[in-house]
Amino acid sequence: MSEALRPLRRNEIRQQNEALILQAAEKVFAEAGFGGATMQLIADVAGLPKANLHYYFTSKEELYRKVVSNIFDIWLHAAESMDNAPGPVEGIGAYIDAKMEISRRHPDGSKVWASEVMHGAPVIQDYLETTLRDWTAGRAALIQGWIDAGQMAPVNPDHLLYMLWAATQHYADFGHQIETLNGGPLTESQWREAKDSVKVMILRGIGAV
Amino acid sequence: MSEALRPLRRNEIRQQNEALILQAAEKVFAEAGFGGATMQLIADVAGLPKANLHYYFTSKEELYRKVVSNIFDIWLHAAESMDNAPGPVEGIGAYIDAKMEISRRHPDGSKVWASEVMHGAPVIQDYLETTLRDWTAGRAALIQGWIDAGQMAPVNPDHLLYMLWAATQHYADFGHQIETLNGGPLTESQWREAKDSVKVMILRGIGAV
DNA sequence: TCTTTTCCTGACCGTATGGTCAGCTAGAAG
DNA sequence: CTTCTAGCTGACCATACGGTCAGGAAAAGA
Repeated sequence: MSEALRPLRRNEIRQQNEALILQAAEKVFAEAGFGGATMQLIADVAGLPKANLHYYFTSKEELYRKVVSNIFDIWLHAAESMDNAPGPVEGIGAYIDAKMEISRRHPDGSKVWASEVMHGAPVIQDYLETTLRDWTAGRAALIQGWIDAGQMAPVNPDHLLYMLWAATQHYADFGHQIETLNGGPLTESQWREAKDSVKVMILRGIGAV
Repeated sequence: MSEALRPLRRNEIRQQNEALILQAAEKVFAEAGFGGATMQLIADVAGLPKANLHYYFTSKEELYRKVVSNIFDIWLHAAESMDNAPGPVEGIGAYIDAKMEISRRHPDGSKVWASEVMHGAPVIQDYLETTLRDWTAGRAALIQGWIDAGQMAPVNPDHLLYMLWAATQHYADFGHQIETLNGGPLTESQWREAKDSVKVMILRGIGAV
């Protein structure tokens, strides 16, 4: 506990408070959407006065932009699991694992992203048109290579990617619906079954097993 | 055009204006979320004064509730396509067709539903716990029957349903992302390819073909 | 025709929101 | 100790929001 009592250095204060605010913001934006979220509520969740938020982030929109940007980075990082795989079973299997894990560990981030895209991507349109577009084209080519090599059935790579995104993110974005139907949060073994189900269905669906 | 000029009867006025408002509300709620939508903007889209909205709908929440309820009805109706099918190929194939068609024709409704669920289903929690839960249990049993009859592989029926919802609704909820990656709205033939891709991958994924 | 009921709306109200700012506190620098 | 600067915040402001209401217009009924 000496750690908590030790007076913080300048750099630490800034770093810690920004992280605290971003964490609170992600939760509130996920629960209420951009329009429904209020700076006051974010401040309350973060345990800081509202004016302090505006000291670190000039506006609600800038704060929101940071939150969305963070999520996008997490996803791009997870996407690396698909590369350097000998075939679709390993590559797509690992990608499903990674994305399911993100849905489980960062459901709020997933919701914020979904909400942003659903509303026409007002603040991350440039990401879609550049980074995501390039990434998608690259993975589509990778998948096409597996198809050409006879390692999987000839499916449309784009629609396969959409299905991967849809099936995995659904467990975050529609987590509340799933929990309601399930009668409570998914247990450890239920998460394992969810992962396996998605993997089995998709890998068999693309003729890779 | 005589139709448009003919003075409207009382019943027609009410019916027409309520439909007009609901249509505008669905669009605005889909684009901005509940919190981001304003009664003024809905009124502008509907081409009516704001006060007129409050004449037909007592509050923003009641209007929103009606919009969500309408979508839910459409979905339940589409679900009938799954019944009375001799096997998974026909039943699930027809269900995918129906849900893809809804994603194409009613993308705004799908977005409103998604937004509602993502935010914890504050106004339709009772639907989830009653109607949807019963429906899901019934279809899971139907699927289990097909499995027991050897008409498809032994997959977890719940996770299959989640995948069906996720894969089909993705084309509405993330339509903007898909359009961006696609370089424009899906054409007639691209929609056909989307439908076929989803159907082929899922039907093969469950070992039904 | 006169009466009743529904439809309609400009003007208004209380509240909550995003954002500002003057002035305070407390590490860092010398 | 003194000075400087980053960190902090209660109080405040302009705006925009959901919702109300008195009263007018028009269709239905008698």
